[in-house]
Amino acid sequence: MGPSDLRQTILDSAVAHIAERGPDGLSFRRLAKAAGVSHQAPYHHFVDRHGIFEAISDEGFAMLFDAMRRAIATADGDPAAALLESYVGFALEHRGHFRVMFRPDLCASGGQAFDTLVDVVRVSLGPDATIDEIRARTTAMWSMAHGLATLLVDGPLERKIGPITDHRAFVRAVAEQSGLTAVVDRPAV
Amino acid sequence: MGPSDLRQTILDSAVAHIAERGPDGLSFRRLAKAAGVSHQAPYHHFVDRHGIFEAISDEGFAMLFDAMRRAIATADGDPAAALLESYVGFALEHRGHFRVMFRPDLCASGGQAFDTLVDVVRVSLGPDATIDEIRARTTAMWSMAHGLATLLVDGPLERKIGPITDHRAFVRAVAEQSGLTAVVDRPAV
DNA sequence: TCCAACGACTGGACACTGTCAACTTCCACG
DNA sequence: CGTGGAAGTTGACAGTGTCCAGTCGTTGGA
Repeated sequence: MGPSDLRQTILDSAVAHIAERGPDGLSFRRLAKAAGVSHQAPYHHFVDRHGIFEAISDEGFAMLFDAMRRAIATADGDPAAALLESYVGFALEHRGHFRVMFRPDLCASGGQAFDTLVDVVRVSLGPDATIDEIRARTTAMWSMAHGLATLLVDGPLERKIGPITDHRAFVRAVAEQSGLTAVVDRPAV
Repeated sequence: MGPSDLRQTILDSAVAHIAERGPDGLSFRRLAKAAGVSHQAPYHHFVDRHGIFEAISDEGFAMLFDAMRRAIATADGDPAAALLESYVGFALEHRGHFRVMFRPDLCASGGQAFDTLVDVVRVSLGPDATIDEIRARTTAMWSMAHGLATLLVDGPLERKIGPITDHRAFVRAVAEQSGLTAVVDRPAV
């Protein structure tokens, strides 16, 4: 067993619960009981009930950054599209983490992931872009990715437009409807 | 006093709490105490602790639909841009409602608001658009609006790109960077 | 070798929460 | 009248987060 086996056990158990039933019914005591330890044991690994959310968030942002980096590295065509796909893909594969990462009470950073996005935007807009343009386009891309991910993970989108069979193809179709991907191939007006 | 004064009092109080501190610390008993009634009184107006979220959600979707309808009616230029602005504006003005409306355990409809969006998309794409195109563009617009609203309401965006002074102008700048607004003015390729 | 410190964990206690149940009040309507 | 139901009351219960005082086993000096 590792040096802090219980910590990871409880963390995984919490993520699984959140992925299935959301963060609301999550009970510290029940996690402890499921792990076969006393109700106070988790407090030696997380300061708070709040603390477990921070831990999940940190783990999540590390995984997201990894997914984004891999997507760019293996992207054959447009890096912006690859970034969008990886963001939505991560959210769908790791709902438990994604649901926690952007909680307003957490103010987690995810700095590396954000910097990656800014870099891609900066390259795609070229050297003449103003700071405001970069800011606006970065926000547009993040918003699109985050909104699509949220609406898919939380369910309202499929409740409206019906079930989606091929998620990757769907994300690509949605991206195509916006002007956010493959900017470099387009003639400047 | 109205016929169900306590109901609205508790509802407003709950919305205010959620807008400030999020839905997590919301306590039925504390709401009752704040309203000056016994801890069981709210149960005569909401079946559950859950029920209050449904009530807030319904109220919120009615307000959102109203805001969208008004925005389209008074839009001088592009209805898609007006829709986006009204969506984000609603989220910022009514964080308490917005934070609740899309909870995965709620499956609230918001059917009228969605239909309004689809109508605007259908008109903007013209009569030759396929169903998949309409589906994709509707999703793109909803995602952009929802993502931007969520990132603004929950805070991570301003933590990254710095404080935003003029929200309306910012939303317009972001919309411009996406290809989602003012489609009708563009020449077909 | 001993012993002190320490991290992981246990169990008890407390205030607080959601919710079930039985009771009172009061007003509308036959 | 009276009777039924809606609104509100108090009491009780299990479950929860968290503070506090312990109990182990290990480990690092002396």
